[in-house]
Formats: sequence, structure tokens, C-alpha cells
Amino acid sequence: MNDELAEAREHFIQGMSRISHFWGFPKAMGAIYGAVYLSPEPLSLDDLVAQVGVTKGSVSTNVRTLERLGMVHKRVQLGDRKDYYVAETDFWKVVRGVLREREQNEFAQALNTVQESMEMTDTAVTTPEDAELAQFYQERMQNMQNFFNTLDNLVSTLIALDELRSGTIQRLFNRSTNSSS
Amino acid sequence: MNDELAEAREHFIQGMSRISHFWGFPKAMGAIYGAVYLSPEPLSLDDLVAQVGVTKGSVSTNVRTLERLGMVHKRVQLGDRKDYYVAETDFWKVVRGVLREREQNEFAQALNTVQESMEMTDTAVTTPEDAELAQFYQERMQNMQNFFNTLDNLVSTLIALDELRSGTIQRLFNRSTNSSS
DNA sequence: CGTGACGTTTAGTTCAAACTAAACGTAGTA
DNA sequence: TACTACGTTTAGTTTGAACTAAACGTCACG
Repeated sequence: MNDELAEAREHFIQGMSRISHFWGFPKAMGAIYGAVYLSPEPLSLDDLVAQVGVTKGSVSTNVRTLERLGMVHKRVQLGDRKDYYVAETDFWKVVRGVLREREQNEFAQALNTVQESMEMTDTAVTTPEDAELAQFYQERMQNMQNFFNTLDNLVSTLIALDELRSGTIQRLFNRSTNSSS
Repeated sequence: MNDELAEAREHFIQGMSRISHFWGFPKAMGAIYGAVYLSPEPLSLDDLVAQVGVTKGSVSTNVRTLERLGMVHKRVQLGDRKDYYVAETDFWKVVRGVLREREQNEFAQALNTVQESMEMTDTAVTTPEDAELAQFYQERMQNMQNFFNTLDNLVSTLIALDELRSGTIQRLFNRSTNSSS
């Protein structure tokens, strides 16, 4: 292939790598997505090993994560034992996938921990002089929990709406920018 | 202090620690914020060393980051050389701070890298057989850049609006949830 | 069966980020 | 000027996540 094109691809892949790392994913994962995204043809696992320059094991695990997030899709071809991958090109879907994953994992847990701390404060037997402090704790924790709940609702609402009819986020955005004052 | 209350605080701080780590910040940073957030009084650097259990150096650097993000505020007291810190309790402000930081740093860079890759593809001298591929690259990269631009605009719009009059995000949220159909 | 071409799993290694310990700079105080 | 009480900086260490190399399981086809 053309050297300059290859160089451009290289640069792009490196960029994806950085973005991936920045959002808390493995660098190789971003690089793999970049490679798939810039390929007109579905890529096999070995193709990716060649293009990205990491080992098969790494590609295997990372590509599985990408699939779980809905960032790539597996294509099996008849009479060919290899798995081929194509990129999801609807980035809003990608965002949804990531948000959903994050929401399920640590996000709910965060809510949980605050909830637990509140309950611990609740049931704590306090001396009169600590009662004031306990109430302070209650208020602060309650405020944080309210915020988390709002945020959680916001995210799941957006996901749900956008799944019903794609484009909710865009429309929300347009409403934000176009409406003057 | 009451043991049960202390335990609740401990648990809460640990939770903040996890959240911090999850969002790509040092765990100690979250813990420090948690401690400040649960304190009715401003806390000095040495207070934090005692409460969080990390060294002064770590507190020093992490608390500075927290201040840069607008998550805590420094309070200097007359006739006292110590710095005291209080927590920002408006979480939307906190979100804004984080988004702004992220936007400035890596977010803009991501846009940049894609831009550069596009230009490299642009100026690449292609043989006829590579011309098709080059065009494919162009399209894909352009799509991604459009998305990034949209996202970037969305974020900075939200930040700007919310700064003008706090509560934009909440109202946006309410509009999303309350409007039926 | 046996063999080769796959994807997956695992034990071990690498590496970068966060932390510690301690030196350092500075400003107020006697 | 020396001393103390701070916050900051830095050299070195720790830690955990991501990667590598290689063994493994499996399936198709002879």
C-alpha cells in the first residue's frame, strides 16, 4: 500500500489509542478499533495482529471487549473458520454502549456505597454532642445521593430514548444550540 | 469521635476513592475530597494527612488538583500560616470543572489528531488503485471528526449555558423525563 | 485418528502512574 | 540570625493493569 496512506493510518490509529487510554480503556483496544474503522474490508484476528502490532492474545481479549460495547461486530463467513470484524460507525451507539457498561458497573456501586454510608450514619448511636455531626453527615450524603440519582436517571433516560428512536441526543443538542436566549 | 460515625465516614471516603479511580483520577484524590466534603470545618493539609492516611506530599499534589478542578476551595485564615480547604458542594459545578479540564486537555487533542490524519491522507500522492482507499479514509475520518465536533460543541455549550445561569442541565433533564411521548 | 488453522486462556513480565520518604524552600518569630 | 512550622518538590518504590509468549482446547478436513 501507498506509504503516505499507511502513515496517515498509523497516525490515526495512534490517536485512537490515546483516546482509548484517556477514557480508561486499554490503549490496544483503541488501536484495534481504529484499524477496524479504517478498513474497507472486515478484518480477521490475524489481520489485526499484523496491522496493530500486538499479540494475538491481546487482540483476542480486546476485540471481545469491543464487541461487548458494540463498537465492532463479528462477521462469520461460510466455509471460513476465521472471525472477521467490522466497525460500528454510529458513534452515538458507541457512546450508548460505553455509558450502559459504565452505568451497570461502577456507577450503581457508587450509589450503593453512599447509601450504605447513610444507613451506617442513621443507625449510629450518638452521644448528644455527636448528634449534630451525624445530622451534618446525613445532609451531605443525602445531597450527594440526590445528585447521583439525578445523573443516573439522566443517563438511562437518554439511553432509553435514543434506543427507541435514534437521534435523541442530537435533537437535544440542537435545541441547546439553536434556540437563542 | 463516635466510633460508628467514624466508620460511616471511613466507608464513605472509601467509596469516593473508588469513584475517583473509576473516572481516571488518583484514588487518594477522591478520598481527600470525601474527607473535606464530610467535614463541617475547613481542613488543613495535616488534618487531611491524619484523616485520609496518605503522606503530606500526596495530599499536597492531590489537593492542588482538586482546587484546579474547582472541587475544593482554599481558605486562608489571618494569623495562621496553614491553608484550609472546604468542599464545593454544587456537584454540577464539579462536573463542569472536570468536563472543562478534559475538554481542554485530551479532547481537543483527539480532534487534532484526526484532523492531522485527514490532512496526511489529503496530501498523499496516490496511485490510481489507492485513490479509492484514500477516499474511503477521507469519509471515515470526516465522519469521526464531525462527531467529535458535535460532542465538543455540546459540552462547551452546556458549560457555557450552565455558567450563565446554573441549572441548565437540570432543566434539560427535566424536559427529557417529564415530556411524555 | 492425526494434523493444521483457528481463538482462548494463563503464567509471567513490563511499564506507567501514584504513592512514600525525605530534602528543600520560604516565611514568620524570637 | 537561627529556629520552627508550613507547603512543595523530587528521587525512589510500589502497585496494578495491560501486554507477551506459549500452552491449550476445538473444530474441520484429510
